Amino acid sequence: MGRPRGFDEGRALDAAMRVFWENGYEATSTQDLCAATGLGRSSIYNTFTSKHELFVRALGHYLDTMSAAQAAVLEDAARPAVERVRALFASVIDGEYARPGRGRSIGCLSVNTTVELAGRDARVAEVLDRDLDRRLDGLREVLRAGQRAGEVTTERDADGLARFLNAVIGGMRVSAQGGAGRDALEAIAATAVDALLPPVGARRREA
Amino acid sequence: MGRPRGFDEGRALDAAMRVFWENGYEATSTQDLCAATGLGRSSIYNTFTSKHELFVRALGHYLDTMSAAQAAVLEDAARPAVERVRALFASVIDGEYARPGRGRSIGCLSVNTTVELAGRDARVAEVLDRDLDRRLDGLREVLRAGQRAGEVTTERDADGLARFLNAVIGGMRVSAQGGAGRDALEAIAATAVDALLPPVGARRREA
DNA sequence: CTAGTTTTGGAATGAACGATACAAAAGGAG
DNA sequence: CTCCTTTTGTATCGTTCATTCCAAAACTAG
Repeated sequence: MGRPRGFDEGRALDAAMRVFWENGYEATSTQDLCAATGLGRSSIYNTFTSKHELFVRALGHYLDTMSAAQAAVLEDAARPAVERVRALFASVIDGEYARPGRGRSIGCLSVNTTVELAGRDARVAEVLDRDLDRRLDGLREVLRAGQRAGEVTTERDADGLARFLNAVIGGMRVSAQGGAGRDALEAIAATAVDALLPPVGARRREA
Repeated sequence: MGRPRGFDEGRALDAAMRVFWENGYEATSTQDLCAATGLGRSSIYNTFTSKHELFVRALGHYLDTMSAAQAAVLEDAARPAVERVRALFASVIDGEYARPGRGRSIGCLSVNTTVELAGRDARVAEVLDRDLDRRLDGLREVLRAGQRAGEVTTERDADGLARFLNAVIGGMRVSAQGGAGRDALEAIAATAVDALLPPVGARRREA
């Protein structure tokens, strides 16, 4: 009983996520959050306790969404492993430039938060750590499959390759925020994929 | 004439740079700047005009220092090009873990600022853009030299490879802030170098 | 020594911050 | 209808923010 909510909590969370994504944690004021969600201060504090708590939830929402999307691309067992990695890069690039027209890319909330807060906010760092593990797991998995199939070099272990891919994706995100164009990102991705391929002499025929 | 300064401007700038580096622009207060530089508010405003102006100067100081160091490593004409790239990666990794023991790496002020401010501060974006050009120039140069010497693949152009290396370095910086260890960064760097090498036996790759 | 100019410390500025208090409003439960 | 609980709008809290003001201090040129 009691008066029912006049808004959808999920929608509000999504709107808050977007503002934090665009402006960062510190530069986002509670006023900004009110404007973006359409809620009053009371509703925000009544529902999400504090700016910090709301940020942690918005971050979790983002990470769940993005990591699920990454997993969906990587677990497409019908395609060869390297193709799945290429598809992941393509989806990263698309995501980076899908934004409405003008201005630079706003990058990735995960990268942005790692840079802005991971060093001085233990709670946030832990959330990011868990998500990183999840993403690295997915990458290792597909890389191991690729190694078994002979499409991916076995000269480096899957963990190192996974960390490499994760770093390249992060670097692409930063590059996009730094003004790099789509073609630049595509060159970066293509070069990264090169590093995964086995030496020419060691390649075997694909099934 | 008039009363002379009681402090060294360069030292103050360096101290300010360090605080901005550790905490970011927004999270650094003028109080923090006073504490770090040892100056009073009056001296800071009298010398640097505003927090924003001080930040731009501190950023410029950082970029000049770091880009000069990168150029010094890359322009060591006595070593083969790929060796110079390896040395660059080694210096990035060393820089990332040179900090006194405890805590995560604080990353790179250039990356941090690109993420935090490039999207909404045109002045800062322009400073970063100029520095990026300078760094990409240095990378292209060494990569072209490597291509001429046959140490670096000619299957991708030097510009794409330069952007790739720059992105990987940025990604390593973010990874370090995300808690990655030295071994992880070394694997990333080694894998990135793999992508530069020509196909085994200088054979051309087939589609 | 003095006049002139700059730096310096410390207090004060108004604006914006995150967060709270409180009463009116709203709707379900009986 | 009337409780009773929860949400909501508004006003406000104390703090902190970047910045400015001002008078005392410090040094130099004459």
